[in-house]
Amino acid sequence: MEDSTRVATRLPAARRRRQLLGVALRVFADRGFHDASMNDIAVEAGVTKPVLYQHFTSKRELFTELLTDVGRDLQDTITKAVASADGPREMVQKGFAAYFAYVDRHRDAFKLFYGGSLARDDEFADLVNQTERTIAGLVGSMIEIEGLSSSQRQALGHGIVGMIEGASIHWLKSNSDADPATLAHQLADLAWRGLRGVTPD
Amino acid sequence: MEDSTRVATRLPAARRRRQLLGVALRVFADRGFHDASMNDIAVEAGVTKPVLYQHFTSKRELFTELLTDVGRDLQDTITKAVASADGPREMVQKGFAAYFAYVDRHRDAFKLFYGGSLARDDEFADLVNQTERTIAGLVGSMIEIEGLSSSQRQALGHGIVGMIEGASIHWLKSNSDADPATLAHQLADLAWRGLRGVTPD
DNA sequence: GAATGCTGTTACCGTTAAGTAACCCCTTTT
DNA sequence: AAAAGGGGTTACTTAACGGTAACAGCATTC
Repeated sequence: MEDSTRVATRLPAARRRRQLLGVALRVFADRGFHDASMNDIAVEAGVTKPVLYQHFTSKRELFTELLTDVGRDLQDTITKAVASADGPREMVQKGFAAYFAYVDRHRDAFKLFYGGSLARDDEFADLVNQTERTIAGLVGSMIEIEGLSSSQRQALGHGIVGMIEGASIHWLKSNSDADPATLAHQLADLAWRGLRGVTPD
Repeated sequence: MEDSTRVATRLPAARRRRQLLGVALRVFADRGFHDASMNDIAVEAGVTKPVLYQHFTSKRELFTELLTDVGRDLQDTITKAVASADGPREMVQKGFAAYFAYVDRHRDAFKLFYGGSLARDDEFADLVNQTERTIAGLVGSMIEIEGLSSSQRQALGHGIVGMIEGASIHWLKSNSDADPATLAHQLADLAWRGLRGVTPD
Protein backbone atom coordinates (compact mmCIF):
# COMPACT_ATOMS: atom_id res chain seq x y z
CA MET A 1 0.00 0.00 0.00
CA GLU A 2 2.26 2.76 1.27
CA ASP A 3 5.91 2.92 2.38
CA SER A 4 7.29 -0.60 2.34
CA THR A 5 10.97 0.00 1.67
CA ARG A 6 11.33 -3.72 2.09
CA VAL A 7 11.33 -5.89 -0.94
CA ALA A 8 10.79 -9.26 0.60
CA THR A 9 11.09 -11.55 -2.35
CA ARG A 10 9.07 -14.59 -1.46
CA LEU A 11 10.63 -17.81 -2.62
CA PRO A 12 9.30 -21.34 -2.90
CA ALA A 13 10.58 -23.61 -0.14
CA ALA A 14 13.10 -25.61 -2.14
CA ARG A 15 14.64 -22.51 -3.64
CA ARG A 16 14.82 -20.73 -0.30
CA ARG A 17 16.46 -23.74 1.22
CA ARG A 18 19.19 -23.78 -1.39
CA GLN A 19 19.73 -20.07 -1.01
CA LEU A 20 20.05 -20.41 2.74
CA LEU A 21 22.62 -23.16 2.37
CA GLY A 22 24.67 -20.95 0.09
CA VAL A 23 24.50 -17.96 2.39
CA ALA A 24 25.23 -20.10 5.44
CA LEU A 25 28.31 -21.54 3.76
CA ARG A 26 29.61 -18.06 3.09
CA VAL A 27 28.88 -16.74 6.57
CA PHE A 28 30.24 -19.79 8.39
CA ALA A 29 33.36 -19.73 6.23
CA ASP A 30 33.84 -16.08 7.02
CA ARG A 31 33.16 -16.05 10.75
CA GLY A 32 33.40 -19.65 11.91
CA PHE A 33 30.74 -21.75 13.59
CA HIS A 34 30.74 -19.97 16.91
CA ASP A 35 30.98 -16.40 15.72
CA ALA A 36 28.36 -16.75 13.05
CA SER A 37 24.89 -16.44 14.50
CA MET A 38 21.71 -17.77 13.00
CA ASN A 39 20.51 -14.21 12.90
CA ASP A 40 23.55 -13.18 10.85
CA ILE A 41 22.79 -15.86 8.31
CA ALA A 42 19.12 -14.99 8.13
CA VAL A 43 19.81 -11.29 7.69
CA GLU A 44 22.40 -11.89 4.99
CA ALA A 45 19.82 -13.99 3.20
CA GLY A 46 17.29 -11.17 3.45
CA VAL A 47 14.91 -12.98 5.79
CA THR A 48 14.43 -13.42 9.53
CA LYS A 49 15.53 -16.12 11.90
CA PRO A 50 12.36 -18.21 12.09
CA VAL A 51 12.54 -18.74 8.34
CA LEU A 52 15.90 -20.37 8.86
CA TYR A 53 14.37 -22.62 11.48
CA GLN A 54 11.64 -23.64 9.09
CA HIS A 55 14.29 -25.29 6.94
CA PHE A 56 16.85 -26.44 9.49
CA THR A 57 15.98 -27.70 12.93
CA SER A 58 19.10 -26.35 14.59
CA LYS A 59 22.33 -24.51 13.97
CA ARG A 60 24.27 -27.74 14.34
CA GLU A 61 22.13 -29.49 11.76
CA LEU A 62 22.65 -26.71 9.28
CA PHE A 63 26.40 -26.74 9.82
CA THR A 64 26.53 -30.51 9.66
CA GLU A 65 24.73 -30.56 6.34
CA LEU A 66 27.24 -28.12 4.92
CA LEU A 67 30.19 -30.09 6.22
CA THR A 68 28.82 -33.31 4.80
CA ASP A 69 28.28 -31.78 1.39
CA VAL A 70 31.73 -30.25 1.26
CA GLY A 71 33.40 -33.44 2.45
CA ARG A 72 31.66 -35.50 -0.19
CA ASP A 73 32.56 -33.04 -2.93
CA LEU A 74 36.18 -32.79 -1.98
CA GLN A 75 36.61 -36.51 -1.54
CA ASP A 76 34.99 -37.24 -4.90
CA THR A 77 37.10 -34.65 -6.65
CA ILE A 78 40.38 -36.01 -5.36
CA THR A 79 39.45 -39.65 -5.74
CA LYS A 80 38.42 -39.18 -9.34
CA ALA A 81 41.49 -37.16 -10.21
CA VAL A 82 43.79 -39.81 -8.77
CA ALA A 83 41.86 -42.62 -10.42
CA SER A 84 42.28 -40.97 -13.80
CA ALA A 85 46.06 -40.99 -13.49
CA ASP A 86 48.48 -43.46 -14.93
CA GLY A 87 51.25 -44.42 -12.54
CA PRO A 88 52.21 -43.05 -9.14
CA ARG A 89 54.05 -39.97 -10.33
CA GLU A 90 51.04 -38.82 -12.27
CA MET A 91 48.71 -39.70 -9.41
CA VAL A 92 50.61 -37.32 -7.20
CA GLN A 93 50.58 -34.60 -9.84
CA LYS A 94 46.89 -34.95 -10.63
CA GLY A 95 45.90 -35.30 -7.00
CA PHE A 96 47.71 -32.15 -5.97
CA ALA A 97 46.37 -30.24 -8.97
CA ALA A 98 42.81 -31.33 -8.22
CA TYR A 99 43.14 -30.30 -4.60
CA PHE A 100 44.42 -26.83 -5.32
CA ALA A 101 41.91 -26.31 -8.07
CA TYR A 102 39.19 -27.23 -5.61
CA VAL A 103 40.51 -24.81 -3.00
CA ASP A 104 40.72 -22.10 -5.63
CA ARG A 105 37.21 -22.60 -6.91
CA HIS A 106 35.54 -23.30 -3.56
CA ARG A 107 37.32 -21.07 -1.10
CA ASP A 108 34.41 -20.86 1.26
CA ALA A 109 34.07 -24.61 1.32
CA PHE A 110 37.74 -25.00 2.10
CA LYS A 111 37.63 -22.39 4.84
CA LEU A 112 34.63 -24.09 6.36
CA PHE A 113 36.51 -27.34 6.39
CA TYR A 114 39.90 -26.28 7.64
CA GLY A 115 39.53 -22.78 8.94
CA GLY A 116 37.87 -23.39 12.15
CA SER A 117 36.56 -24.89 15.22
CA LEU A 118 35.83 -28.44 14.27
CA ALA A 119 38.66 -30.22 16.05
CA ARG A 120 36.94 -29.54 19.36
CA ASP A 121 33.59 -30.97 18.41
CA ASP A 122 33.42 -34.71 17.98
CA GLU A 123 30.53 -34.72 15.55
CA PHE A 124 32.06 -32.08 13.30
CA ALA A 125 35.53 -33.52 13.61
CA ASP A 126 34.34 -36.94 12.47
CA LEU A 127 32.94 -35.51 9.28
CA VAL A 128 36.22 -33.84 8.44
CA ASN A 129 38.31 -36.76 9.59
CA GLN A 130 36.55 -39.18 7.32
CA THR A 131 37.46 -37.18 4.26
CA GLU A 132 40.98 -36.58 5.49
CA ARG A 133 41.44 -40.25 6.26
CA THR A 134 40.31 -41.26 2.80
CA ILE A 135 42.72 -38.90 1.11
CA ALA A 136 45.52 -39.81 3.51
CA GLY A 137 44.91 -43.47 2.67
CA LEU A 138 45.13 -42.72 -1.02
CA VAL A 139 48.40 -40.90 -0.51
CA GLY A 140 49.76 -43.53 1.83
CA SER A 141 49.37 -46.16 -0.84
CA MET A 142 51.48 -44.06 -3.18
CA ILE A 143 54.54 -43.99 -0.99
CA GLU A 144 57.18 -46.03 -2.68
CA ILE A 145 59.05 -47.05 0.39
CA GLU A 146 59.27 -50.72 1.29
CA GLY A 147 58.70 -52.21 4.70
CA LEU A 148 56.10 -49.80 6.02
CA SER A 149 53.17 -51.04 8.05
CA SER A 150 49.74 -49.83 7.02
CA SER A 151 49.49 -47.62 10.08
CA GLN A 152 52.84 -46.12 9.20
CA ARG A 153 51.62 -45.47 5.68
CA GLN A 154 48.53 -43.86 7.12
CA ALA A 155 50.66 -41.65 9.38
CA LEU A 156 52.83 -40.49 6.51
CA GLY A 157 49.76 -40.02 4.34
CA HIS A 158 48.38 -37.66 6.95
CA GLY A 159 51.68 -35.84 6.76
CA ILE A 160 51.28 -35.28 3.05
CA VAL A 161 47.66 -34.22 3.48
CA GLY A 162 48.82 -31.78 6.13
CA MET A 163 51.36 -30.49 3.67
CA ILE A 164 48.69 -29.76 1.11
CA GLU A 165 46.47 -28.17 3.71
CA GLY A 166 49.26 -26.07 5.12
CA ALA A 167 50.24 -24.82 1.70
CA SER A 168 46.60 -24.11 0.84
CA ILE A 169 46.01 -22.17 4.01
CA HIS A 170 49.17 -20.18 3.48
CA TRP A 171 48.21 -19.53 -0.10
CA LEU A 172 44.78 -18.17 0.84
CA LYS A 173 46.15 -16.23 3.78
CA SER A 174 48.92 -14.54 1.87
CA ASN A 175 46.46 -13.45 -0.79
CA SER A 176 49.01 -14.60 -3.27
CA ASP A 177 48.08 -14.17 -6.90
CA ALA A 178 50.24 -17.17 -7.67
CA ASP A 179 48.62 -19.60 -10.04
CA PRO A 180 47.16 -22.53 -8.10
CA ALA A 181 48.24 -24.89 -10.87
CA THR A 182 51.82 -23.71 -10.54
CA LEU A 183 51.76 -24.06 -6.81
CA ALA A 184 50.30 -27.54 -7.15
CA HIS A 185 53.03 -28.47 -9.56
CA GLN A 186 55.82 -27.23 -7.33
CA LEU A 187 54.38 -28.86 -4.26
CA ALA A 188 53.81 -32.15 -6.04
CA ASP A 189 57.39 -31.95 -7.17
CA LEU A 190 58.57 -31.32 -3.64
CA ALA A 191 56.44 -34.16 -2.33
CA TRP A 192 57.74 -36.53 -4.97
CA ARG A 193 61.40 -35.65 -4.92
CA GLY A 194 61.78 -34.45 -1.36
CA LEU A 195 63.65 -31.55 0.14
CA ARG A 196 66.84 -33.05 -1.18
CA GLY A 197 65.77 -32.12 -4.64
CA VAL A 198 68.18 -33.77 -7.05
CA THR A 199 66.42 -34.81 -10.21
CA PRO A 200 65.92 -38.06 -11.99
CA ASP A 201 62.78 -36.57 -13.48
CA MET B 1 57.06 -32.04 45.43
CA GLU B 2 53.60 -30.65 45.18
CA ASP B 3 51.04 -30.66 42.48
CA SER B 4 50.93 -27.00 41.60
CA THR B 5 47.79 -27.41 39.52
CA ARG B 6 45.49 -28.76 42.20
CA VAL B 7 45.92 -26.89 45.41
CA ALA B 8 42.81 -25.77 47.23
CA THR B 9 44.40 -23.76 49.96
CA ARG B 10 45.27 -20.09 49.99
CA LEU B 11 48.25 -19.23 47.86
CA PRO B 12 50.45 -16.18 47.50
CA ALA B 13 49.72 -14.17 44.39
CA ALA B 14 52.69 -15.21 42.27
CA ARG B 15 52.12 -18.88 42.97
CA ARG B 16 48.39 -18.63 42.30
CA ARG B 17 49.10 -16.87 39.03
CA ARG B 18 51.37 -19.67 37.86
CA GLN B 19 48.85 -22.28 38.90
CA LEU B 20 46.08 -20.51 37.03
CA LEU B 21 48.20 -20.37 33.88
CA GLY B 22 48.78 -24.09 34.13
CA VAL B 23 45.13 -24.91 34.64
CA ALA B 24 44.06 -22.50 31.90
CA LEU B 25 46.44 -24.13 29.45
CA ARG B 26 44.96 -27.52 30.21
CA VAL B 27 41.36 -26.35 29.99
CA PHE B 28 41.83 -24.27 26.85
CA ALA B 29 43.69 -27.14 25.19
CA ASP B 30 40.88 -29.47 26.10
CA ARG B 31 37.86 -27.36 25.19
CA GLY B 32 39.14 -24.56 22.98
CA PHE B 33 38.91 -20.83 23.53
CA HIS B 34 35.18 -20.47 23.04
CA ASP B 35 34.00 -23.56 24.85
CA ALA B 36 36.17 -23.03 27.87
CA SER B 37 34.60 -20.52 30.23
CA MET B 38 36.42 -18.47 32.80
CA ASN B 39 34.27 -20.19 35.36
CA ASP B 40 35.47 -23.59 34.16
CA ILE B 41 39.06 -22.55 34.61
CA ALA B 42 38.44 -21.06 38.03
CA VAL B 43 36.59 -24.15 39.25
CA GLU B 44 39.26 -26.50 37.96
CA ALA B 45 41.80 -24.43 39.83
CA GLY B 46 39.74 -24.72 43.00
CA VAL B 47 38.84 -21.04 43.23
CA THR B 48 36.12 -18.73 41.98
CA LYS B 49 35.95 -16.48 38.97
CA PRO B 50 36.89 -13.14 40.54
CA VAL B 51 40.20 -14.63 41.64
CA LEU B 52 40.96 -15.28 38.01
CA TYR B 53 40.17 -11.67 37.23
CA GLN B 54 42.56 -10.51 39.92
CA HIS B 55 45.38 -11.97 37.88
CA PHE B 56 44.20 -11.50 34.31
CA THR B 57 42.20 -8.56 33.11
CA SER B 58 40.25 -10.52 30.54
CA LYS B 59 39.78 -13.91 28.98
CA ARG B 60 41.56 -12.73 25.86
CA GLU B 61 44.55 -11.51 27.82
CA LEU B 62 44.86 -14.82 29.58
CA PHE B 63 44.66 -16.74 26.34
CA THR B 64 47.07 -14.38 24.63
CA GLU B 65 49.64 -14.83 27.35
CA LEU B 66 49.45 -18.59 26.97
CA LEU B 67 49.75 -18.41 23.20
CA THR B 68 52.74 -16.10 23.43
CA ASP B 69 54.52 -18.39 25.87
CA VAL B 70 53.89 -21.48 23.80
CA GLY B 71 54.92 -19.77 20.57
CA ARG B 72 58.17 -18.60 22.07
CA ASP B 73 58.95 -22.02 23.50
CA LEU B 74 58.23 -23.89 20.30
CA GLN B 75 60.11 -21.46 18.14
CA ASP B 76 63.15 -21.54 20.39
CA THR B 77 63.13 -25.31 20.54
CA ILE B 78 63.08 -25.74 16.79
CA THR B 79 65.50 -22.93 16.05
CA LYS B 80 68.06 -24.27 18.48
CA ALA B 81 67.72 -27.84 17.24
CA VAL B 82 68.24 -26.78 13.65
CA ALA B 83 71.14 -24.51 14.57
CA SER B 84 72.89 -27.40 16.28
CA ALA B 85 72.85 -29.49 13.12
CA ASP B 86 75.60 -29.93 10.62
CA GLY B 87 74.40 -29.82 7.04
CA PRO B 88 70.90 -29.78 5.57
CA ARG B 89 70.14 -33.46 5.95
CA GLU B 90 70.86 -33.31 9.65
CA MET B 91 68.95 -30.05 10.00
CA VAL B 92 65.86 -31.76 8.69
CA GLN B 93 66.36 -34.73 10.96
CA LYS B 94 67.01 -32.69 14.08
CA GLY B 95 64.26 -30.21 13.31
CA PHE B 96 61.66 -32.93 12.87
CA ALA B 97 62.86 -34.76 15.95
CA ALA B 98 62.71 -31.59 18.05
CA TYR B 99 59.21 -30.83 16.84
CA PHE B 100 57.80 -34.24 17.64
CA ALA B 101 59.57 -34.34 20.98
CA TYR B 102 57.98 -31.00 21.79
CA VAL B 103 54.53 -32.21 20.81
CA ASP B 104 55.04 -35.34 22.87
CA ARG B 105 56.17 -33.50 25.96
CA HIS B 106 53.79 -30.55 25.69
CA ARG B 107 50.59 -31.96 24.30
CA ASP B 108 48.40 -29.31 25.81
CA ALA B 109 50.59 -26.58 24.39
CA PHE B 110 50.39 -28.13 20.96
CA LYS B 111 46.64 -28.53 21.16
CA LEU B 112 46.27 -24.95 22.22
CA PHE B 113 48.30 -23.87 19.24
CA TYR B 114 46.83 -25.99 16.49
CA GLY B 115 43.67 -27.50 17.83
CA GLY B 116 41.38 -24.63 17.68
CA SER B 117 39.75 -21.45 16.89
CA LEU B 118 42.60 -19.09 16.27
CA ALA B 119 42.36 -18.78 12.51
CA ARG B 120 39.23 -16.68 12.94
CA ASP B 121 40.70 -14.20 15.34
CA ASP B 122 43.29 -11.80 13.97
CA GLU B 123 45.08 -11.23 17.24
CA PHE B 124 45.38 -14.92 18.06
CA ALA B 125 46.17 -15.86 14.49
CA ASP B 126 49.05 -13.41 14.37
CA LEU B 127 50.68 -15.01 17.37
CA VAL B 128 50.52 -18.44 15.79
CA ASN B 129 51.44 -17.21 12.35
CA GLN B 130 54.60 -15.59 13.55
CA THR B 131 55.90 -18.86 14.90
CA GLU B 132 54.73 -20.77 11.87
CA ARG B 133 56.34 -18.27 9.55
CA THR B 134 59.64 -18.49 11.33
CA ILE B 135 59.71 -22.26 11.11
CA ALA B 136 58.48 -22.22 7.52
CA GLY B 137 61.29 -19.81 6.68
CA LEU B 138 63.82 -22.12 8.27
CA VAL B 139 62.51 -25.03 6.27
CA GLY B 140 62.26 -23.03 3.08
CA SER B 141 65.94 -22.25 3.22
CA MET B 142 66.69 -25.96 3.39
CA ILE B 143 65.04 -26.83 0.10
CA GLU B 144 67.74 -27.82 -2.29
CA ILE B 145 65.96 -26.89 -5.44
CA GLU B 146 67.40 -24.18 -7.63
CA GLY B 147 65.53 -21.29 -9.15
CA LEU B 148 62.90 -20.73 -6.47
CA SER B 149 61.85 -17.23 -5.48
CA SER B 150 61.79 -16.46 -1.77
CA SER B 151 58.01 -16.41 -1.75
CA GLN B 152 58.00 -19.79 -3.41
CA ARG B 153 60.39 -21.08 -0.79
CA GLN B 154 58.10 -19.67 1.87
CA ALA B 155 55.11 -21.37 0.30
CA LEU B 156 56.84 -24.73 0.17
CA GLY B 157 58.13 -24.20 3.70
CA HIS B 158 54.58 -23.79 4.85
CA GLY B 159 53.82 -27.02 3.10
CA ILE B 160 56.45 -28.86 5.11
CA VAL B 161 55.29 -27.24 8.33
CA GLY B 162 51.78 -28.33 7.48
CA MET B 163 53.12 -31.82 6.94
CA ILE B 164 54.61 -31.88 10.41
CA GLU B 165 51.45 -30.46 11.92
CA GLY B 166 49.23 -32.87 10.06
CA ALA B 167 51.28 -35.83 11.16
CA SER B 168 51.35 -34.54 14.74
CA ILE B 169 47.62 -34.06 14.86
CA HIS B 170 47.03 -37.51 13.44
CA TRP B 171 49.48 -38.98 15.88
CA LEU B 172 47.74 -37.43 18.89
CA LYS B 173 44.30 -38.20 17.53
CA SER B 174 44.97 -41.84 16.78
CA ASN B 175 46.34 -42.31 20.29
CA SER B 176 49.15 -44.18 18.68
CA ASP B 177 51.75 -45.61 20.99
CA ALA B 178 54.28 -45.20 18.23
CA ASP B 179 57.52 -43.69 19.38
CA PRO B 180 57.63 -40.00 18.46
CA ALA B 181 61.31 -40.30 17.62
CA THR B 182 60.57 -43.07 15.14
CA LEU B 183 57.75 -41.10 13.59
CA ALA B 184 60.01 -38.07 13.33
CA HIS B 185 62.66 -40.16 11.65
CA GLN B 186 60.27 -41.61 9.10
CA LEU B 187 58.69 -38.29 8.35
CA ALA B 188 62.04 -36.56 8.00
CA ASP B 189 63.01 -39.33 5.64
CA LEU B 190 59.86 -38.83 3.62
CA ALA B 191 60.38 -35.09 3.55
CA TRP B 192 63.99 -35.49 2.48
CA ARG B 193 63.62 -38.20 -0.13
CA GLY B 194 60.06 -37.61 -1.24
CA LEU B 195 57.23 -39.99 -2.02
CA ARG B 196 59.34 -41.53 -4.70
CA GLY B 197 61.32 -42.98 -1.88
CA VAL B 198 64.08 -45.29 -2.88
CA THR B 199 65.62 -47.30 -0.10
CA PRO B 200 64.11 -47.48 3.39
CA ASP B 201 67.05 -46.87 5.67
C1' DG C 1 44.34 -5.85 70.18
C1' DA C 2 43.03 -2.70 66.68
C1' DA C 3 44.36 -1.48 61.99
C1' DT C 4 45.97 -2.86 57.56
C1' DG C 5 46.16 -5.53 53.59
C1' DC C 6 45.73 -9.69 51.04
C1' DT C 7 43.19 -13.74 49.41
C1' DG C 8 39.02 -15.22 48.56
C1' DT C 9 33.56 -15.49 48.10
C1' DT C 10 28.61 -14.39 47.12
C1' DA C 11 25.61 -12.25 44.34
C1' DC C 12 24.75 -9.62 40.81
C1' DC C 13 24.58 -6.95 35.84
C1' DG C 14 24.60 -6.69 30.81
C1' DT C 15 24.90 -8.82 26.61
C1' DT C 16 24.45 -12.13 23.17
C1' DA C 17 22.48 -15.76 20.90
C1' DA C 18 19.58 -20.18 20.25
C1' DG C 19 15.15 -21.39 19.72
C1' DT C 20 9.81 -20.60 19.72
C1' DA C 21 4.83 -18.95 19.89
C1' DA C 22 1.67 -16.27 17.83
C1' DC C 23 0.28 -13.74 14.28
C1' DC C 24 0.21 -11.49 9.27
C1' DC C 25 -0.35 -11.41 4.38
C1' DC C 26 -0.39 -12.88 -0.19
C1' DT C 27 -1.75 -16.32 -3.51
C1' DT C 28 -4.41 -20.07 -5.08
C1' DT C 29 -8.39 -22.90 -4.89
C1' DT C 30 -13.25 -23.80 -4.80
C1' DA D 1 -15.96 -14.06 -2.10
C1' DA D 2 -14.59 -17.13 1.30
C1' DA D 3 -11.55 -20.62 2.69
C1' DA D 4 -6.98 -22.74 2.81
C1' DG D 5 -2.22 -22.86 3.07
C1' DG D 6 2.29 -21.64 2.85
C1' DG D 7 5.94 -17.90 3.27
C1' DG D 8 7.29 -14.40 6.51
C1' DT D 9 7.61 -11.29 10.73
C1' DT D 10 7.43 -9.42 15.58
C1' DA D 11 8.37 -10.22 19.99
C1' DC D 12 9.45 -13.16 23.39
C1' DT D 13 11.84 -16.91 26.56
C1' DT D 14 15.75 -19.13 28.24
C1' DA D 15 20.41 -19.86 29.17
C1' DA D 16 25.20 -19.08 29.17
C1' DC D 17 28.93 -16.33 30.00
C1' DG D 18 32.17 -12.23 30.55
C1' DG D 19 32.89 -9.08 33.90
C1' DT D 20 32.21 -6.49 38.53
C1' DA D 21 30.79 -4.58 43.17
C1' DA D 22 30.60 -5.49 47.71
C1' DC D 23 31.87 -7.98 51.35
C1' DA D 24 34.25 -11.78 54.39
C1' DG D 25 38.02 -14.22 56.83
C1' DC D 26 42.83 -14.46 58.13
C1' DA D 27 47.42 -12.87 58.51
C1' DT D 28 50.89 -9.67 59.69
C1' DT D 29 52.17 -5.19 61.48
C1' DC D 30 52.03 -1.42 64.64
